[in-house]
This record gives sequence, structure tokens and C-alpha cells, in this order.
Amino acid sequence: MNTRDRKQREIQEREAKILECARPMFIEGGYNGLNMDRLTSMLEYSKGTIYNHFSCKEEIIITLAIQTLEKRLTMFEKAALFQGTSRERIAAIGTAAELFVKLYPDHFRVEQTIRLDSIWDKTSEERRQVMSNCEHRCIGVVGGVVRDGIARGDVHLGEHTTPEEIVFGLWSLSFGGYSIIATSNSLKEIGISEPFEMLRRNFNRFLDGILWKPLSTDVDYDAVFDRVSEEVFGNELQKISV
Amino acid sequence: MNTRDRKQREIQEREAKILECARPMFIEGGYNGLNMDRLTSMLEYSKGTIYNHFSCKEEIIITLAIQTLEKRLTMFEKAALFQGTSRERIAAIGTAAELFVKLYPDHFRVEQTIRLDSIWDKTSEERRQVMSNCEHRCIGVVGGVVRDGIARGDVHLGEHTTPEEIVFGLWSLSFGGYSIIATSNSLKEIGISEPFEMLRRNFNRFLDGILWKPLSTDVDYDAVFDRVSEEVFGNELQKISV
DNA sequence: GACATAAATTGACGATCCGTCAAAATAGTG
DNA sequence: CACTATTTTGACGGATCGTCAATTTATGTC
Repeated sequence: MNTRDRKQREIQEREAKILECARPMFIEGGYNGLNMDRLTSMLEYSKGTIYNHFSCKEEIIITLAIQTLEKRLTMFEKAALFQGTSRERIAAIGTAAELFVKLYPDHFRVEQTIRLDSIWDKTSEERRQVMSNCEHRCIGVVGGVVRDGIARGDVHLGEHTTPEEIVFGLWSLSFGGYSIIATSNSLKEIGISEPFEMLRRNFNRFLDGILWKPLSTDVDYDAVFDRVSEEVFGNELQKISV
Repeated sequence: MNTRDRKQREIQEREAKILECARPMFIEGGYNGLNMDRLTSMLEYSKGTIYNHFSCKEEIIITLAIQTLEKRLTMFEKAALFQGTSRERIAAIGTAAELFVKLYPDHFRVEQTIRLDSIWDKTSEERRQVMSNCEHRCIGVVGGVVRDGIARGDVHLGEHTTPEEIVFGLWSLSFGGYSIIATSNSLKEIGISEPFEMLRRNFNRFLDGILWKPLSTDVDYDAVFDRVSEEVFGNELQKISV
């Protein structure tokens, strides 16, 4: 059974190599930028071997996307453990989202693309399940903090308002904001300099809008951002200068 | 010179036909779904003739995107003329944005795609300018209403806050929200039913957060939505049932 | 080690699609 | 009608995806 294990490990390693090589190609030029011929010639394996791992291009791409979602889920789960008021914990998750985009722009780019490109038909049901599961858990983490805020009495939602509605708002603001930042090449011309700081303030406006105490007029949530960055994500930040 | 004019008109008409035929193909399958061979066989013109109008696939796509932005700009400009409080006017533009997505989902889909796909390198500087100009004017319309709100004393921004920051917030919320709605296939499972209504309420939360008077707790902005739908966009709504 | 069988790997090949360009068709002009 | 300018055509070169028969490598048995 020794050889079998070695074999398995070799396969795992090769799969990692394929993804590692495919990612920059996909980032650079999207679906068409990921060139299977070039991929095989860069790696030291042939066409057929690659296609033994992934039945088609789309399977490679969805696998990249799964790595992305797993990465962010991990960061969200770490952030949710932050000790503080419920609103500080929401700010901690916001910090995670911002650092995720800044530290791993490639990952975010994959997420944007996968959302839109019509690649789903060709992918396996199994991998789609994995993706869906990741997304649900991510939403669950944020929803948990909202429920915590309600339980502690820091925020009150109207009778017909669900916590998911607030999650949806934060998600919209975040996905939309980071998308615009990532894909607009002339934000400064429009009068939007320092977009990340602006987006953070807009988060606070939204949360102030539902009167989630303590309001941003009473607490400096930028300081919370800095604390979370250092205390929770210090390790990751060392690697790259933001 | 009579023939020359006729010629020009024919060219215009043909260009319209090409775009009309290309749009559903692009919507259906994105960049790769737009198949130039199929396009030529569906239209009664040959490859070369199509390529006389558009030097490459990307030029067709960016032209589709320009049509999209022009369509929305028109709707925004109409909405901005709505008579009422400054916050009602912002609600009118929000109405325009929602109706745009609902009435012309194809258009919105093009906008999402163009934002991400790496097609820019191949497109002409001229068309890129047209696009950029459309986007600026769209932002300008919203910015104008914000400035009006400030001038009338309905809303106060902090010393270091620009109107563009608020526009950026509304834009993020809107682009993110509609993107999620358009591309998530299982919103209900997550607990998000009636996402459009939710998004509208989230807009109100954001605007309440900056204390833009009158607050949504004092005025029924859903009623404004209905009024704007009928008074401003009644014609368009007749065509399609929402 | 010799042999047989199973599994993995290879890369040439068919199919598809983009954009070109020489040749053909059409329009314009005296 | 003859001659030139413009427009249209579709066959073709080049690029890329995914397949599969043939080859190489691994595994099992005596």
C-alpha cells in the first residue's frame, strides 16, 4: 500500500501544480486567456494527463473559484471570533472582506468572473455543490453576527425584517463596491479617490441607518479596522505591504 | 447625392440588424457564445461585410454596451426631472435603476460582462471614450440630485465628505445588489425572497444613515416608487408586465 | 527474472471558430 | 457601353479545445 499512497500524493501535487499554473493565465485573460495548449507546454505533462485531472477547462476554473471561496470563508470565520461589541464584530468581518480583496486580488477577480461567465453547464454537479456550500457558510457567518447583535439588543429589526435582509445589504455594498474599484480605470476622474476608505464609511452609513449601536458617530471604527488587521490578520499582512 | 444618403441609411440599418442579432447570442453565452460564423449565416450578409462594420468581435460587444449605457442614461435623466423633495428625486432615480434592470435584463447583463471580460485591448479608443462619457454623465445626474439635497438643506455631509462619496455608495449598493440577484440561482434557499423589495429597503437604510430628510420612517417611499413607475415610465411599462 | 495484464501517458488529429484577402459582383461615371 | 471605384463574398490560414488509438509504465503472478 506504500506505492498507492505515494501515487495519490503525486496526483494531489500535480493537481496543485496545474491550478497554480492556470490561475495567472485565467486572471490575465479570463476564459480565453486560459490556454490549454500553453498550459500543457508550461507544465511538463501532456494534454491527455491534464484532461485526466479535469475533464474540461470549465472544471479547472470552477476549482480555482472553490479555492477562492474557501480562502475567504476561512478569513470570515477568523474575523467572527473577534472579541468585542456586536457591531465591532461586523466591522471585523468588513475588515476581513477588505483585506481579502487587497491581499488576494487574483482570488476576487476569479469570483467576479465565475459569477458571470457561462461555464456552469459544463461543470460537474459535485463541484457546484461544494461552491454553493461555501457560499452558504459564508453568509451564515455574517448572519450569525447579525443575530448576535439582535440578541444582545444592539440592533432592532422591524417585525417583517429578517437578518438575511441585512446580510444581503452588506453583501451588495461589498460586492458592488469592490467590483467597481477593481474594474473602473478612472475612479479619480469621477472624484473617487481613496475608494476603500469611502466604502468603509459607506458601510458605517448603512449600519447607522438601522441604528446598530454604538453608532459610527460615537465609536471610531477605523481604529477597529486597524486593530483587527493587526490582531487577527497580522500574519497574512506581513507577507504583502498594503 | 440622393443615392449617397440612401446608402448611408442602408448601412445604418444593417448595423442595427447586426447588433440586434448579436445581442441575444452574447447574452446567451457571453464572449464565446457570440459566434461570428453563426452571426453571418443568420444574417443575409457574409463574413467580410460584417467585418466592414466592426473590425472585430470586441467592437460589436462594446457597441452593445454603449447602447446599454445610453438606454440607462436616458432613463436616469427622465427620472431626475421628477418633481418632489430631493429625497423623492433620489428615490425616482432608484426606481429608474430598478425598472431598467427589470425591463431590459439583457442590457444589464451586457454591462456586467463588459466590466470584467478582457476585451478592452482590442477596442477602439473612440468607442471607449463614448462609453466613459456615458458613465460620467450617469454619475453626474445622481451627483446633481445629491447636491440639490444639500443645497435645499435636506441632507448634510461632513466637512470631508464629497457628494461623490454618496453616489459611490448608491452605485455600489445598486450594482452589487442587482448583480447578486441576476447571477445567484438560489437566493430563496439563503432566505432572500423578494430581493428587489429588500434592495429598495436597503437603499432607504443607507439614506437614513446619512439622515437625508424626510427619513423612510416618516415617508412611504414605496408609494413614490409606484408613482414614478406610472408617471415617468408608464409608457415603457405597458410593453412588458413586471 | 519472465511474462501477462492493468493503468497511465502521450501527442497527432478532427472539429470549431476568428479574422483575412484575392477574386467576384455591383455601383458610379463619362 | 466601357472603364474605374467600391462593396461583397467565402475559401482559407492559424489558433484552440478535447479525443483516442497507440505507446509507455506500473502491478501482479509464477
